[in-house]
Amino acid sequence: MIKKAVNSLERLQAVLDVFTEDRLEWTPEELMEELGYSRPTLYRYLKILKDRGFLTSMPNTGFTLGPRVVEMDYLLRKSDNLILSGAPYLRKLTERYECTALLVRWYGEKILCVDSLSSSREAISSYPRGRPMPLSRGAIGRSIIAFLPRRNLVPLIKRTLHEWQAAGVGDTVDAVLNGLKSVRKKGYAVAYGEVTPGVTGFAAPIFDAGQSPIASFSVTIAQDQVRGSAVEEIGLEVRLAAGEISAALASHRHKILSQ
Amino acid sequence: MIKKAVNSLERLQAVLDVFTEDRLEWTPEELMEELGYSRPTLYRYLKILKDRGFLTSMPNTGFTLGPRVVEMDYLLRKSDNLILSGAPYLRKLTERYECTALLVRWYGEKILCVDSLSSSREAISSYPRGRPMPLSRGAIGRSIIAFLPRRNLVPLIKRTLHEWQAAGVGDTVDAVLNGLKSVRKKGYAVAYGEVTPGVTGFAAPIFDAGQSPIASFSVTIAQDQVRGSAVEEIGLEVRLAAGEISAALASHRHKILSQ
DNA sequence: GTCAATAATCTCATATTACAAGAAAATTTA
DNA sequence: TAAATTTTCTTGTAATATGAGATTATTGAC
Repeated sequence: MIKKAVNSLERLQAVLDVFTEDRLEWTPEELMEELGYSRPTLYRYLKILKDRGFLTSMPNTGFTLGPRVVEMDYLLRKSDNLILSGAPYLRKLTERYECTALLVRWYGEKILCVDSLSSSREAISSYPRGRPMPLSRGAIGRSIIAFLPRRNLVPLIKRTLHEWQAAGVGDTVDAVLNGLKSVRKKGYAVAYGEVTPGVTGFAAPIFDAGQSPIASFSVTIAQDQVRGSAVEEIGLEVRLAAGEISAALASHRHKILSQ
Repeated sequence: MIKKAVNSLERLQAVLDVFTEDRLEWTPEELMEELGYSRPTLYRYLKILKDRGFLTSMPNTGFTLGPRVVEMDYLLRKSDNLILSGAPYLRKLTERYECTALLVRWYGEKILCVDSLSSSREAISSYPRGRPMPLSRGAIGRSIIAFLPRRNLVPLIKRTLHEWQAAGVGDTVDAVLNGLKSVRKKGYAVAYGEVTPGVTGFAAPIFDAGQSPIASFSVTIAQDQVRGSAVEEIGLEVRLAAGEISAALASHRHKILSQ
């Protein structure tokens, strides 16, 4: 999963990679141990990352992520075309339903909420903005996976088959692939209480240039708000929104191109 | 202001530095021009940053900041001791007054809001989370500057004197220093409509180990809510909160130490 | 305030590897 | 499918990142 750093540039970046949800604070000693760098080398790296604000440290405290991250996040919010193009649809869907609408990016082999909006009171998601979500549970993961090109999809499922088995999607690669067929056909995915009990999730893929999805547009609604034909209605709305976001991304590219 | 990169590690980081509020999207061609790197070198850097999710690009679009930033911001929110220690005081002050309370970090030569909470309706700040604020205007900048050690303070003011003059704080270094004396004496800074007309700002410094402040705790209130003796009352409350946050940071250090 | 202990940085010779030019491969558009 | 563009791969060479140990700052205790 984590690629080994092969050159000094990647070794520098690798320092940031060890800051995870499980381990948010590291002492230099621990980092030397974990990363296998010599003392001067590690301190050289830490100095660079600290000077640039990626890391902070206080006396006798380990290092933690620094304010540069906050600044970059602000800039990202202003520049990410997915967030910019998706915002009107977050508003639209939350106005129409008592729900939470999300923009979720596919990155590396993770999916990750980059923006959301909510019109329901019970809106505390266990996967807020920035927290990687499980790929194998819920509509969002499936809405993306289902549209991956086969040559990427099959190895991915093979590699993570245990997850799909645990989630009850299927026991073999073929079974999982089969389960994804209907998603592909309908153009959106639905999940009943897979991530949070009592919550139904809808999701549809967002594309950039063409073949492979880069993100998903999703809506989560309390199960008892979704009766009968509402399921299909909401599913189609989510699919429509995802399609229009894809189109908006394409038109942005075109704008750039014609400058 | 922007330090020139002297080695390959810093040159790699320098790529991220060109993504600013003025310029959120860059093509490889533009980056070559701006940074002066050769084509293969630039692409090598871009590949690393893109693979790690720091940058994204879509066909025919320039590069923009990538989802890794969002993920790191999530981790930072969970790990930054300033944010964690300050949160209860954001709640406390916003409950007591109809105001916006902020935690602002001093980093590099910038100040930057890392968390805020608001109990007033008109809460749209022109400096939201992550956007660097001007040092020379408003209570926050002064609350930090006033407590810097002289040997750091004097060169800083000399270098940025034009800003202080423009803000009407003082025309000479000595005049600016004099203006900061009362802040130092009172332990907090007040500003009447300096950043936003009709809004009064209060701010007090937060310290880590001792000498130099690392952040500021601030409250902004509509001017007409602050009558007579309320000014001093709020100022003292802000100072108290900042002091308690400093103490909380120290106790966290102690906790680490005794492990 | 001074001193001991710890933490962070510096020096320097050496091996590593980052670099640029051009070529090749992979994408994307027509 | 072909042409154009964008991105990555070679390669020899020069530049520089590295680690061991020594040195200097910082911090905590008295």
